[in-house]
Amino acid sequence: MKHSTDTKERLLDAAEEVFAREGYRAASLRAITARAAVNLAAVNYHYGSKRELVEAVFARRLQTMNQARMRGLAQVREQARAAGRRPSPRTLIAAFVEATLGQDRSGPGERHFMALVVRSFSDTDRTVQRAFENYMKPAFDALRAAMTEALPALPAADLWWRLQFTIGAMIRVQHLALAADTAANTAPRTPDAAAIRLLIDFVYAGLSAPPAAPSRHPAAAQGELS
Amino acid sequence: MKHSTDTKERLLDAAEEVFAREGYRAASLRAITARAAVNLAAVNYHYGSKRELVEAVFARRLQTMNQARMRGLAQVREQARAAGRRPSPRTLIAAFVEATLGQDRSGPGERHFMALVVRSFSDTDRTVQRAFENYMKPAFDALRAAMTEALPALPAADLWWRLQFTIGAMIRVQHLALAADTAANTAPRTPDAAAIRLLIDFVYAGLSAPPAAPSRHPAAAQGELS
DNA sequence: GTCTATAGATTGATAGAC
DNA sequence: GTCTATCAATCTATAGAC
Repeated sequence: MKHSTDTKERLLDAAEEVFAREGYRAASLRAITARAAVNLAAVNYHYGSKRELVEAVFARRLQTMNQARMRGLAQVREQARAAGRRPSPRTLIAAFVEATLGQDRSGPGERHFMALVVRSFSDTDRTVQRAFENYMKPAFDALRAAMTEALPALPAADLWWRLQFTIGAMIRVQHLALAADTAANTAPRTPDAAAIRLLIDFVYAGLSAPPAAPSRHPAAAQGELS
Repeated sequence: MKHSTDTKERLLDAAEEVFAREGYRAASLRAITARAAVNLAAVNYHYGSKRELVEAVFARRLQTMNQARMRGLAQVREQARAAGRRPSPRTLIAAFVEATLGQDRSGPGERHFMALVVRSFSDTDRTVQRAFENYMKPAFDALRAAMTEALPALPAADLWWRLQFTIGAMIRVQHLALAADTAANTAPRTPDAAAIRLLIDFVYAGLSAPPAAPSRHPAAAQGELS
């Protein structure tokens, strides 16, 4: 081996960036290898195929990012237990959102990973869809378990939907941050702290709203909330 | 002209379906023309290029869909004015969400248009991004104007963000509905009325939450909401 | 491990007969 | 307006020299 580790790692960094910018399908191995300054054939030698390359890009960040989210939730639960009370839904959702969107990302390709996640959200390709699911599901399940404990009065189905709305709002924030960076032609940044703060307020209000009344007419539900 | 109208229209229907299922980039003109049962060269003859074809697909639905959303908002404002009160934020947001997600779509390609919109949300291609923007912006601005009137105490910047969170949650709902249809191998359907109802409750709670307090520590804001 | 060279397939677009 | 046939460009993947 000459610089195999270098080449292999540089390929991951370049792939993360190019996949994020161009999308999986549109990104060509030629663009990636050119960005990494390695030979085209290196992709096949080190990873076997384009598909396995993008899987490796996700796999590299997956564990770290999910652990950060789990740790955020665990800390809140621990502090609550130490104080002898139930974890508050607001601190739980704040920890989850901050761990997902607010993390400082300083590594070479690390800044591009969230861009890749957003792009993968509605990607057509099955490999990419599975990768997105692998990224989102463990943390979503952990959040759901924690919120079930924090909001015992809310039916499980309602909670599930509300957490899906939360995911959607989070993706939108990350997407807007990326679109702004693209328009300004700058490297991807973390969303503004102010936007994250507003997001937490918004989804907390939505999550902790009273369960829907079984009323027939939409207007009838108005009184209970306003 | 022999059946030029038929061919031109059938191409739009097929393109709407194939673009929605495969994504703009991955969809090939051969797949589209095969689905439409027309000759490959017909795309170039009737539309000029793949890019102009997808633009025509969006253009066909754009006006109708935006008018439906505008009309929903206008009706609410009119009813409120007739009753001599301010339009309630809940009925406004309900009208907007219903007009966007709850519309019955029975036309041949019409059912696939919302799938195309969701896919286009994070599409890499510039043409597709512009088309998505054209679809979303007029209705978003109308909603923002109406909500500004309905929530006069909320700072404009806060309202803007909260409406963006709302868009994100709406896209998530449509995306989940589509993913379920794809998994079940059925044609795209409108999201469940129950999910739409929960979505409206969620975003209404988030939109009408009190403006953020200028507190430094996140936990300090808890008291005002719980 | 890295390189050149190329196979093999697919694509968007178009020329030209009918 | 519709068709066949094909061009020219692009892509992933790989064989084989070094």
